[in-house]
Amino acid sequence: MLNERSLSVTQDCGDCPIRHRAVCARCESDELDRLEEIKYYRKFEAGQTVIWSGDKMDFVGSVVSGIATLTQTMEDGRTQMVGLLLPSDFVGRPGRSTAAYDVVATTDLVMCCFRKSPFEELMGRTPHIAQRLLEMTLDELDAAREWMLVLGRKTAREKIASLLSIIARRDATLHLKSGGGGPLTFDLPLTREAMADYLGLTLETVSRQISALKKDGVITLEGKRHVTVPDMERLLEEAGDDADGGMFA
Amino acid sequence: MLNERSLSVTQDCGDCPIRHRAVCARCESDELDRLEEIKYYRKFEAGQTVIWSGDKMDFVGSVVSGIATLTQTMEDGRTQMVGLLLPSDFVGRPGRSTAAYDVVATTDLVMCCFRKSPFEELMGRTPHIAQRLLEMTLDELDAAREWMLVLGRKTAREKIASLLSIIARRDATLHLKSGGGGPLTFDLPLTREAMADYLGLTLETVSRQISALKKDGVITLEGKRHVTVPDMERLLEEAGDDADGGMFA
DNA sequence: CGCACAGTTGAATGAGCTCAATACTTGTGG
DNA sequence: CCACAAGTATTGAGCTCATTCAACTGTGCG
Repeated sequence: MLNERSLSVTQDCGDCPIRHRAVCARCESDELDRLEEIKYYRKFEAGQTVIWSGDKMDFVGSVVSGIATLTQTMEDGRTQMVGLLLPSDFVGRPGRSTAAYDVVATTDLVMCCFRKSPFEELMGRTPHIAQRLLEMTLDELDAAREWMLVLGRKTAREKIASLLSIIARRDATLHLKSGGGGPLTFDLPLTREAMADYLGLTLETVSRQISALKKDGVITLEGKRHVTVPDMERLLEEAGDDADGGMFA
Repeated sequence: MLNERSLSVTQDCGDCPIRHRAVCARCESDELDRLEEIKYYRKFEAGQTVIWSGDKMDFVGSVVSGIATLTQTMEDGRTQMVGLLLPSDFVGRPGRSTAAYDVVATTDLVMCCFRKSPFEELMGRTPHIAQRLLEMTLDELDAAREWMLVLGRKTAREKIASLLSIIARRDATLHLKSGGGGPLTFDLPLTREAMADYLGLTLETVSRQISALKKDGVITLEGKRHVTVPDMERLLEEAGDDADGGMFA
């Protein structure tokens, strides 16, 4: 079923694009050597499922490139995204043997994986890994709580504006763009349906609100996915966040 | 402003009711001794604010008894609860100096506190503390993601049923009641307004849905706060969870 | 071409919100 | 003791925003 391909090249950790942000960020070179021994890459195509909720999960790993989603589904099919996994994000939980959520690649995806038991064993001997994992988990918890406010209290328009702000901000930090008042540009990595699942909306409402923000000049669209934000302050106001904000991360 | 009273008695960690579930759960007796040296108790009355979002936070700690809430507020006053803190839960984030959320005592509250820097220093030397904190943070992240499904995709009735299920389950584990099919009984530790803030609803909708569940025989009420659940399976169905569920924790 | 998929837009519906009235409890002060 | 205010909860009526259901467009692919 899985059309997964192994990477022929094994990348050197020293050249890894997520070296200083992933779970290995704090490792010294000798610790990195030990991780390097047990790592392996896995590649997934856009749309492929990395793992199903409830399945046995015998590995953990980091997203190296591409984007994946964490989703929960009710029996009647309602689904809610509970995490958006970007490069450097960690997948899997040490100490748990089955996956709690569906993990799906929304773009082509490369992961740096470790079999669970060697990783857990290594983590027990390497405080730098556990420290970094704690830090990352606390950050994720903060992000989850931020999203609880979005899901529970914001209007559809504010939800869309919030999502666009987050993608814009993240894109800016990833590509080191100027934070100045200039126009900001990025691609939406999600379909309308995925955005709806993220925001607790229907895809029709997502489409309508994006159209509305376009009509009101808050954003400009080229094609369906390429977004330009002429005034970031304005977008943040629409999101219901404090305009001079940015105290989140 | 704060009408806080210090506890005259300092409890021995050996007798502590949260000894094996709090952040200190994995500590050996010598590690516990070092924690005991730097701990101090703080007591808050129902309704008191423990700390305001944005304020300097120079301590961390565990809830020993009572209940507190973590809430986020938008400029226009809309508020969303993002955490419910029960005995053994941890408050504060090592490595961050200001509070990210409002923390409010909803019942009389006792906390076991540590000044932040001694605690961080001790944590650096005591892997058992960091390990336990990681475990607890991962659990909280799972709980937050469960709530994202509730907030994003469930109906008002399902939201209320979900909240009642969680309180019932927690109360059962806390008081070691029979898990059998018998009727279950507990007190609501939250006002209708607090429930609304938890569930992303208005307090009127909370009141209406509780009345509806009562009318339909899913629950019985004595007074406004004391709930009886004759059939837990039924309540779980109403919550939209798998009836034979319990695979969460 | 024909089909699948992503997206947009319209019209009607409804779940939950807003506004408002009422009731019950608790504590305070004359 | 009662009057009164404040806090909590319930219930009703009308409205609104997001959903549902549906039609339609555009694009890529076998």
